[in-house]
Amino acid sequence: MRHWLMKTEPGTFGLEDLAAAPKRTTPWDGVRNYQVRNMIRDEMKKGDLAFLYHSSCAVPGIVATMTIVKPGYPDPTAFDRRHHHYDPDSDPRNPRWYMVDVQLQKALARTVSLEELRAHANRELKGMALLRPGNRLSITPVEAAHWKFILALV
DNA sequence: GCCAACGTTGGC
DNA sequence: GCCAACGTTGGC
Repeated sequence: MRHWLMKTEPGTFGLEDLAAAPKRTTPWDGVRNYQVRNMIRDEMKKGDLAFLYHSSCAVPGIVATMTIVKPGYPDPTAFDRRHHHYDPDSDPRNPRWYMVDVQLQKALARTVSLEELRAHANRELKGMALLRPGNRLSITPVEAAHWKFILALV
């Protein structure tokens, strides 16, 4: 089983929205980056766990854990002409973009802020992809030891 | 295949 | 709103 970190802007879709969704589950659509697409399509498995991370907000950080409940499958929003994430070059017979379904597992008792994570960047969280300079990937892998350490902070 | 221009991300 | 860091695009 692997661990991941998935970014979202709470102003668009955040923890509150996921908590209110049917079965506390949502398709993670709209990924339009090839590196992230490859992780979704090839590496994320049912039963994997992921941190829910809020970005572009007052206190960016980890707010919850989620379970991957459905592994990679084609993202239908790429084929929807009226959709914000429509991609005219994605052929339904050979889909370019993929998504997974995630289910809220547990909201953390508090936000583990980016600032707090950074405070451990040179020790316990050394090498964490999220903390690498210039990282902009919306989904990154998390080492098991890092996962465990972060949960123990709360 | 190079690389400049452009778009996006996301912290601040 | 600024801007650094990247990814993508497209002319050549």
